[in-house]
This record gives sequence, C-alpha cells and structure tokens, in this order.
Amino acid sequence: MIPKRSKYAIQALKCLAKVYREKKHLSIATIAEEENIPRKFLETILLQLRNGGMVGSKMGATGGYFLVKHPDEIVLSSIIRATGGPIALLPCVSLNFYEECTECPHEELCGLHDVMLEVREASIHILSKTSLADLILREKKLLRKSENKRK
Amino acid sequence: MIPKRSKYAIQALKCLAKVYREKKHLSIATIAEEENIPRKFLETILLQLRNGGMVGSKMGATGGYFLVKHPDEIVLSSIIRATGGPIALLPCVSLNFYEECTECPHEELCGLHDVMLEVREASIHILSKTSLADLILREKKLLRKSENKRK
DNA sequence: AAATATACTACTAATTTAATAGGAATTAAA
DNA sequence: TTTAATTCCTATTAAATTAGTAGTATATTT
Repeated sequence: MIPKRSKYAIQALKCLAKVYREKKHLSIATIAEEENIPRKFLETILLQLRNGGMVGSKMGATGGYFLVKHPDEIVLSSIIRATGGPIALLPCVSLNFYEECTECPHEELCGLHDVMLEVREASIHILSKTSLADLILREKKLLRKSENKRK
Repeated sequence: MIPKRSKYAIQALKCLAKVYREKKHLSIATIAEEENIPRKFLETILLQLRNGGMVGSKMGATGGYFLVKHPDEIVLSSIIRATGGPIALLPCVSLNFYEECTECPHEELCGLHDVMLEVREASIHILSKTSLADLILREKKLLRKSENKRK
C-alpha cells in the first residue's frame, strides 16, 4: 500500500492540473476543502512536492500553488516517489527504498526476489505511463460510460 | 509493501516444499534457523497458515510442519493473503482489505481508482500464477545462469 | 496596517507491525 | 513413567511508521 500522503498528493495535483490551462493557482485551503484533505497535512505535502520540483508557489495574499510542468508530463510513479511511497512489494526489489534482505545469502539467486522484480516492473510500467492528464481523461470517459448506463 | 510476516511465510513454505516429495516434516526451530526467521515469530505465522489450511502439523517430540497441498497448488497470492498482506496499492482497490475512500464521492468515477485497479490486476496475475514449485524452479535456473557466467 | 497566504520545523497522536513471553497440551523415546 | 522435545494458544510488549497538528516566521496584496 502507498501512504495516504501519496494519495493526497495525487488528488491535489489533479486539482491543479484542472486549472493549468487558465494559468490559475489554488490556495492550500481551496484544495483541502475540494478534496477533503486535512489542511495542515496537505501543507506539508505540497511543500514536499515543491521541493521536489513538481509545483511552484506564490507567497502572500492571493498566493497559492500551481504546476510547473504540463499535466502530460507528470506521471503517477514520480508523484508516489516524491512523497516517499514505495511501489515495490519488498524492500529488496525497491528502487527507491532498497534494503538488503538479511536472510538472503545471494539476492540474485532468490526466486522470490526474481518474481517480485517482475511485479514491480509491471506496476511501474502502468504508473509511469499514466499522467495527470490521463487521469482526468479517464474520469471523463468513466462519466460518459455511467451516463450511458443510466439511459 | 507486504509485511515481513508474509515474506517469512513464503520462505518457510518454500522450505517445506523442498521436502514435500520425501513426505518429511520440519520443526519450527529447523525452519527458523535455515531461513533466519525469529523462532517465536515464525511460530505464530505457521499457526496462521495451519488455520488457513495451507500446512498440517504433528504435535509432540519429533513433531513438525508439512504442506497439505502439492507445491504446484500453493501460489504466492494466497500465501500473502493468508498472512494478512495486502497486494493492492490503495484500500479502495483491495479485494481483501477494502475500505471506502472517504474523499471520493463516486468510486466508479475516480480515475485513480481505475488505474490502481489495473495495477492490482497486473500484480495479482503474476502472483497467482507463481507457485512454490515455480519458485524453486526459478532458483535452479538462476543458479545455472550464474554458474555459466562465472565460466 | 490588516488580512491572507506560504515556509518551516518540531512535536504529538494514532496505528500498525514485529517480536516475545510463558505456560498448556501432546507425543516419542529413554 | 519420567523426561525431552515439540506444537498450541493467547496476551503482552516493543518498535517503527504514518498521520496529523501547532505555532511562528515570512511574504504579498489591498
């Protein structure tokens, strides 16, 4: 499981992506309310994303946050990583949270390691091809689908 | 990430799978030593696996644990589940640890939910086709490969 | 100057997971 | 029949992680 932190980050960035074209920025409070995220917690998350170079901020009254890249270029895997969320199922196959198995004498001979690498690759493949723009597109499609169903 | 508990379970079962043909059984202490797992912790894990119907046990002196199914029939996904490890990256897409998103008004319209379902399916696909027997086979292949390299 | 933001960092609370403790029940063998 | 070796069971503690909060400094607009 990825931490809530990472999930909140994705939600917040999706929010910002929706106003990207209009070059608007949103305040923490606005995003927090819109997405039901605890305000102060969101604050620390956005700060982390800013330090990670994914969003920019403007201080002072009428300040707020905005994306510094096109929604097409921000993919889920990098958001998860920027917020400290591991994608792999075991530390010994994690790119960013790697830890040696104390029990495995030779990692490269471990069958479990081998399988878990495959799982990681499959997950990263999906998460790295899905951008904020894709996420929004998906939601449009889902909405259309559900509207057709209702007819 | 899956809990250590699940990883230990897989290691222990792999151990048992290796002696399955000879119809031998192994004591907790033996497995614990072989796999570098804290003995008392392993005890609770094996108990859980027994209650889950994956292994059998024999009490008393010369007692121990053994697989009740063929190593071909025990797959990684069921071991992980039997030991309480979630495979999905978010609670809202977990089959066994499902929890509703408090923030999502309509789960079926959420783009993130949609993507995470795909990730889950991809992971489960791999973990459900890999059995203990496969794991052992993989290790043989890895060993052969590394021996060829050394030449 | 007042109001409204972000910046920063330290702290607390809550939850989960890992590991241990300790004795009861069971079995085999001395 | 006693002893040693083992599983069975459940409660508890310890450790680590994550979630969330507090409070103050700094910047910007009106």
